[in-house]
Amino acid sequence: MRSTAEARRITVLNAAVSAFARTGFHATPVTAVAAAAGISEAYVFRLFAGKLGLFVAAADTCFERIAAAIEAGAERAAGGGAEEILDAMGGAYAELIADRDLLLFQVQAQAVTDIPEIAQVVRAGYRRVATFVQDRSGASDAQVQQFFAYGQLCHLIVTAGLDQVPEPWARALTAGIRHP
Amino acid sequence: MRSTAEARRITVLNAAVSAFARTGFHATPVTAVAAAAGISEAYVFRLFAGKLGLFVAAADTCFERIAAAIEAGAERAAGGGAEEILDAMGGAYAELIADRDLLLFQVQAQAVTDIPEIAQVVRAGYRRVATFVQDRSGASDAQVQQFFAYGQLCHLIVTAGLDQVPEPWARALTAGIRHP
DNA sequence: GAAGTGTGTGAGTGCACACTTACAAACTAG
DNA sequence: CTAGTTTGTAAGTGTGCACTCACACACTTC
Repeated sequence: MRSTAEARRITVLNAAVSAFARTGFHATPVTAVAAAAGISEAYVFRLFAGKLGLFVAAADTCFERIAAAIEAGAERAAGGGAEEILDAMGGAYAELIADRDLLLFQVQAQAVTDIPEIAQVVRAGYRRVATFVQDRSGASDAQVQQFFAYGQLCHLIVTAGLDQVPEPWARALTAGIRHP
Repeated sequence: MRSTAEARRITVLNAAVSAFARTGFHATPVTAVAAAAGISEAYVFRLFAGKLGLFVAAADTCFERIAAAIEAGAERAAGGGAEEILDAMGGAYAELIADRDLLLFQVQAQAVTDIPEIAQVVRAGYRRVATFVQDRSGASDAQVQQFFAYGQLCHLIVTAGLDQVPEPWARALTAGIRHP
C-alpha cells in the first residue's frame, strides 16, 4: 500500500481548506484540490462524498483548528479574569489566522449557507467555539458577543483589504485589531 | 419603444441584487436574473458588461441604498449626540435589511473579493458608508469601529440563522441585535 | 501463487452556463 | 414612406466541470 486512505484524507482536507478559502465553494473545481493534494480527481471523489462532502469535511477541520487554538490560548491565561482570558483567546485566534486560510474559509462558508448541509456545519462550528469561549472564560453574554463582533469585523478587514487603505475611515475600522 | 434601456437596467439590477444575495456570484446564472427581471438573457448581456459588470453594478446600488438609509436615519436624530446618531443609523440599517437581500448581498460580495473589480467596489462601498457614519455622527474612531463590528456580527447571525437557535451561546450572540 | 482487498488513475460522459450572432419588431426623423 | 436607431430575442457555440467506470498496481493471506 502506498499510503492509507486516512492519511490521504488529511492531505486532501488541508489542500481543500486552502483552495476553498481562496476561491470559494462554487468557483473551486475539485481538480484544483486534487492537484494541490497531488492525487487524481477521481480519487478525491472516492475519498469524499462529492464536492459537498469534501467542503463539509474541510469546514469541520477548520472549526476544529480554531477551537484548538482558542483552547491553547485560554491555557496561557489560566487563572486570570474573564477579560484576560478573552484577550488571550483573541491573541491565539489572531495568530492562527495570520495565514488567512482559516479566516477566508469561514467567509466562504458563510456565503454558501443556502446549502443546508453547510449551514448546519457552520452552526455546529460556531456552537463549539462559542460555548467554549463562554464556558471557559466565564465572561458575560455581552463580553462574548463583543468578542465575536470584533472577530467578524476582522473578516471584513481582511476580505476588503482595509489594512492596506491609508484613509481615516479605514484606520478607524482597523485600529487595534491584531494582525489581520 | 417598449421601454427605455435605463428603466430596464434598474429592473435588472433589482432582480440581480435579490438573485446574487441568495446564491452568490458563481452559483447564480444570469438566466436566473434575466428570468426574474422578465427579459431574455441576451438582453442582460447587452445592458451590462458581462456577468461581472452586472454584479459590480448591483453592488453599487446596494451600497447606495445602504448609505441612503443611514443618511435618513441620521436625519431623524439630527442635533443629538454622537451615540444617539449612531443609534439612529443602526436602527435605520436594521429596518433596511429586514428583507435580508441587502445583507446577504454584502456577504456574497465579501466572499468574491478575490476578483479585483469586486474588491474595489466593496472597498468603495464601505468607504462611502464609513466616512458618512464618521463625519455625520461625529463619533470617535472606537465608536465607529464598534458600529461596524456589530454590523458584521449581524451578518453572521443571519447567515447562520442564529436567531433560530434556542441555545445559550446563540442567545448571547444575538442579544439586543435589532431585527436580524 | 491465487484470490482477495485496498490504493490509485486515465479516459470518458453529460450537462450547465457565459457569451455571441443573426435577425425581427417597434419607434423616430426627414 | 423610408432610412436609421433602439429594444428585444431565439438559437446557437464552446468550454469548464462534477461525477463515473473500467482498469491497473500494490500488498496481504492462506
